[in-house]
Amino acid sequence: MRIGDAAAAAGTTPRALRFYEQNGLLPPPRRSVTGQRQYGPRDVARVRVIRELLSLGLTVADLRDCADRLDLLEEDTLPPYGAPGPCAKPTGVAQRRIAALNEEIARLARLRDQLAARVGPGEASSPETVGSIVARTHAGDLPSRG
Amino acid sequence: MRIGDAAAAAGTTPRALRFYEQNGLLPPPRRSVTGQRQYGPRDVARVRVIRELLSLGLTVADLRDCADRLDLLEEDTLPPYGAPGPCAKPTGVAQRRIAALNEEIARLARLRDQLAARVGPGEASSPETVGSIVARTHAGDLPSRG
DNA sequence: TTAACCCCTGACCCATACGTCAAAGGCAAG
DNA sequence: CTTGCCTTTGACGTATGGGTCAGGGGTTAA
Repeated sequence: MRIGDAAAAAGTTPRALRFYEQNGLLPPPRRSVTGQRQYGPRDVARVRVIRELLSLGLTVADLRDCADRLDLLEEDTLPPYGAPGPCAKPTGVAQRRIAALNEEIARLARLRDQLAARVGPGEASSPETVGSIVARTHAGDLPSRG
Repeated sequence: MRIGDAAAAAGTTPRALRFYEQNGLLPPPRRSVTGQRQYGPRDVARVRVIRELLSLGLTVADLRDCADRLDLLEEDTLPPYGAPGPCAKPTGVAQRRIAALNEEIARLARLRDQLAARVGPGEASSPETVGSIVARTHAGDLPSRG
């Protein structure tokens, strides 16, 4: 299977596959005599896993950090959830991501509330004028750099 | 006042002031004979406003779009909140930002919930193994490109 | 006068996950 | 053989808000 077919099978593009390879998420595949990448179904499966984890908010750096454990997909012996196995080394990547998400959600909520407090009761009464935001903002305290 | 002092007074750096000027948030100040920027207290006040609005999540592009209304700060006649004045033209920038924040919050909450669903009840029992996430992820449905 | 610090412009750097382009060569069909 | 799509690598672009550097010149106090 050449890169275009593998990418289509995984629901993405050749560019993405080369990107994953460059970033250590996908092992360098065999090459044809003329240098073209050759993929099998296991590579496609791995790409699908990568894409799902990315869609859940894990980053390329996160996945690179545990790329060796992604390899487990290519074996038939996956340990059951929670069982100490060859991948028992805890990484906490998911927990950390959840905590980061909660922090980000709280931060955005604070921002929203501050902004809403400036533009009024937030009943969406009438479109806000930037001028009036600025007016209320004039004497506001600012976070200083540090 | 030279740029370093103005920046310090506004709680930021010379680079930021030049950046605001380049992006149309700050009017080009007078220059000394030798080309150095000269600022006054009104410039400092304007920078503080810019920084507060940015800290509330408005973007440089947002502020550039209404840079003419930021000019009102430099006059003493600010219309009261809600009153139609020289800046009566409604922009809705703040409302749009609040709506965008709400969407973003909802999106992050969905991501967090999906991730939590994969790593278990989320009681933060023990650090999650990436291997087990991958195991549960193996057959997951993926968003395809389109 | 000279040290020490400040300012000028232009340009590249950060992280994210690729898209897009360019030049050159591979592969299968007519 | 030619046509046309596919692949290769490398490099630049995207949006954000500046940080940092380089090379040159201003400013001020000792």
